[in-house]
Amino acid sequence: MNNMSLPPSTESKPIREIAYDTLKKAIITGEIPAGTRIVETDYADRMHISRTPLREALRKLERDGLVEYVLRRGVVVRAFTIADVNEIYTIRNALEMLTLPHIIENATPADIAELRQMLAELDVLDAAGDIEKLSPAARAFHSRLTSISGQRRILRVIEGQDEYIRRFSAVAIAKEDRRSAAHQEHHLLVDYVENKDLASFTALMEKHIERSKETCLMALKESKLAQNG
Amino acid sequence: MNNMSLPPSTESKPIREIAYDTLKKAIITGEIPAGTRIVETDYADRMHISRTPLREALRKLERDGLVEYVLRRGVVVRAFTIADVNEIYTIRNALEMLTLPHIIENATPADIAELRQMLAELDVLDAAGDIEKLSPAARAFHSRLTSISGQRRILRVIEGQDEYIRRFSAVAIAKEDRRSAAHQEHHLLVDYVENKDLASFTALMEKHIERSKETCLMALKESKLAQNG
DNA sequence: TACGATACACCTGTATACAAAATACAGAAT
DNA sequence: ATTCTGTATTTTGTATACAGGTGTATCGTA
Repeated sequence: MNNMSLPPSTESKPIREIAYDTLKKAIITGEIPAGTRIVETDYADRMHISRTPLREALRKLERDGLVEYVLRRGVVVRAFTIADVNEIYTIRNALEMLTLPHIIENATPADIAELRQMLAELDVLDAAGDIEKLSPAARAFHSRLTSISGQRRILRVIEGQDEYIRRFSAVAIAKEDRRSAAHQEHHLLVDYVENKDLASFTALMEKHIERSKETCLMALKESKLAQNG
Repeated sequence: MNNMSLPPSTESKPIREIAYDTLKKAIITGEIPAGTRIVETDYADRMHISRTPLREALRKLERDGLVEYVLRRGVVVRAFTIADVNEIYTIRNALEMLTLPHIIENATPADIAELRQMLAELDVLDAAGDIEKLSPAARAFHSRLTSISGQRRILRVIEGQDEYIRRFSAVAIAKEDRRSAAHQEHHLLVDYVENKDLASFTALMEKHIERSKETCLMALKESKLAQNG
């Protein structure tokens, strides 16, 4: 964490956005552990930026709930429990279920084609065991699927909650023995959408989310064990 | 909107927080209409603060989805549709339902007593027809009720979504013919919690939310009419 | 009159400067 | 030894300065 250099200046994004993304990633991956106090001058120096954009990034993180602000003491990275994971998945499941009928209803052949295209890419990554790329690709697939529902706010809430557990689900995907089996289910999900089989779609999605939760919880517990030594 | 002075310096909050609260309220009430471009120097001058805390407030509003950021053009107040209201209430209903069993399960006599205390205050406001205070008080009651569930993230999502429609629900409460009847239902809700009657509690809550949605939609449509002339 | 180039004003993005609060620490008094 | 206190240092909170980009008005030319 000593040298936290920013990605090469994209020049299209404001520095505050890059700082936001960088810090968010570092917090989510655990690179900056919970409880760490983020001293502004310190991190601004590390990133070779001034305090102004850094502070703006911190305000967004604060709004995300990733850091906590204490009056006149700055921000501290927030911790996070098993109950959090349970609640996040409760939210996720409830909202995801709401979108399913809309997905079935709205899905066009073009949507199906695009999903199958994404699945093909997932197939390759899965076969190659490319964990690095697999995790975000799987997330993109789910995101695309849900977006078909047209329920943008719901999608936003789901993704917002998802961010908190990303680091655990990433680990989970990497470890999961049944990863390829789970991946087969992705194909099935698209089939159900294409056939407008809501009942099967719903049942499978619920199972899918439930398993995701279990692996996530396992990853969290392991990380706790690792912390406590 | 010419003179947007800040509330007398509470001195405990940073200026950015006060600016955030002030702007949020102004947007939610419609005082700053959708589509308005917020020019930083302009608003900083009006509020008699510098751009730095104002910008930090804007970053939070951006994260809330109340304003939209355009590269090199600053932020614009976001508009908002009937579909938004529908989706917000869909989210709200789904999540609220999740909390109900937990509320029944967790509610202590102290919780019940506190709710009844809040109801007593609502009674007074309702009888006096004090719309100004009634709206936030009713919100506080619902918030307190939901918080008993201990599902803090869910509560946070619900309240987050709720903010978007606050201005309409405030109008709705003011107009609602059946306001006192609706208020009677608040008493009933607490009764059901006390008696641990989940079925009745659930049924009434769902009806309650549904009606809230209808009045909110009506308020939105009226405001659209007002806009279009 | 229509079109295009140039100049200018405005505004955002970022850095830096300054003020005030909190903390750490050293030394004195008990 | 301990506690209190005054001071130095660190760090946040806010203001201001400056650079660069965008849009617009103006003017010249066809």
